Amino acid sequence: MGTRSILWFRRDLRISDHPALVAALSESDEIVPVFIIDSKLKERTGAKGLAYLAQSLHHLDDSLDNKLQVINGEPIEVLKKLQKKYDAQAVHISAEYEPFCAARDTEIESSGIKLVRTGSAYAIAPGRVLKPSDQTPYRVYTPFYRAWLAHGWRKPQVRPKSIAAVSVDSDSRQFPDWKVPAGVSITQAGEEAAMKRFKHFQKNGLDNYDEARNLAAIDGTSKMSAHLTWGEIHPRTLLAPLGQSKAHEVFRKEIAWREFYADVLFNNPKTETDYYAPQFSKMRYDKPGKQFKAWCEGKTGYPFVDAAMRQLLNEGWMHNRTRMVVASFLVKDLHLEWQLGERFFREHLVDYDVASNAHGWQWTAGCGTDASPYYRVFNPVEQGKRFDENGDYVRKYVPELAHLKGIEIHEPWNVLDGYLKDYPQPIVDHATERLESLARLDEIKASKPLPPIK
DNA sequence: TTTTGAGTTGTTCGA
DNA sequence: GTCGAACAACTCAAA
Repeated sequence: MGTRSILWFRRDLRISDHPALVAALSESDEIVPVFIIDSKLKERTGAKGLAYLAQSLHHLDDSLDNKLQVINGEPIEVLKKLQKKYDAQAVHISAEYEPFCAARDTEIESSGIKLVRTGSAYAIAPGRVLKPSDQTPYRVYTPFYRAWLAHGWRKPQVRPKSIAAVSVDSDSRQFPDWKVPAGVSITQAGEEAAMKRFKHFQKNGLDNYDEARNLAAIDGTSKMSAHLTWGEIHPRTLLAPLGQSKAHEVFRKEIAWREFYADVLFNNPKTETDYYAPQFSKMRYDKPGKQFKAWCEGKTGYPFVDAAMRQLLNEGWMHNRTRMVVASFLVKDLHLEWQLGERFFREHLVDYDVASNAHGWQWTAGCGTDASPYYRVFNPVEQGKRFDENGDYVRKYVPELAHLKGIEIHEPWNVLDGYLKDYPQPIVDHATERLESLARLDEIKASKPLPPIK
């Protein structure tokens, strides 16, 4: 019998450019590929995300000649049993850096299991890019980006020609039956779909990316997010073909945002739920009620906001531009805390990523890594007119307004037959709530002296 | 140490 | 309709 090592798949569900897989193969005659379904995974992933994962696992299994073991249980117990069963020593993994994942891995190690980390889900692992002056992490994106570029990353690794994996029994094939919820249509999962989509994007979208990425109604974004979330493709693979044009640079910067936020969360683990800028926890917020419910359901009466929320409910995905618009609406028009929206996104996104989600929300709320103007409040109507100028996006997701033509769809209150089909009136007045939001921000400004104690 | 320039994604108002 | 200014003050990064 030859030597064996375990390859524990987590969020690296691919074969190509997989350093931990290469390491496991080079160290042993056979590998034991396993995915573990633990209680935390189900807790932290919504129904659409789980359905996506279930599909991705089948695709990974296909690439492994149906030798992927899928086991329900807690990692420590499952890994110990596997080590014993196959007389395997090392457990190979791709390093993870999210607070919860890193803590779990540390706990596993302290139980006596040896984890061998090779590679990560990033071009440059979180924690590596530091300011040369004092070796502390960056807090501002642009300098981080410059240092990240200068640091550089290695080329994608070649795909192994063959993978020798141990044969499996039916006990080790506990594939979940998580189905896509009724009425929902999610994107195709798996490494092959990821590569196919990226090639399509390279051919049809990349060269216009800088402009097209903002237009909600067209297919102008890369749609790589869910594939990156589950590691079906590595960011190095996306970076490798990029040149120096404006459009390519903008795409490279989007990948760098993902890495920046992973770095920020790694260095500030509590910011998954806590305010990055602590003074914002002192701001006055409203309690979630009917208005929050309307936001969740896509019934705010603001067509661009509602279209976006329904896109999320229908597809488990939302266009990047509209993510900012709905986030701004929740925080600045409804005066709710960003964590409410963050949690809702987590429950519904198939591309949910702890760092990108939490810090994307914090950015919009104004409490994140951004020293930009406090007065940046998105106008849901103007954003719609600018980034969905024909109204196609709204028409697609809000059938109550589908009878309206062109740009007028963003202001049904200005159209004679705007409310033919039971579409709600705006639940708040944007101009009023914008001023209210600015007033509340004014109250927490550092320069403002505290009010006298009565 | 001090100084200087810069900071993803916007909106409104008035000329 | 278009354009530029105003919207604050602060922190960060780097020279």
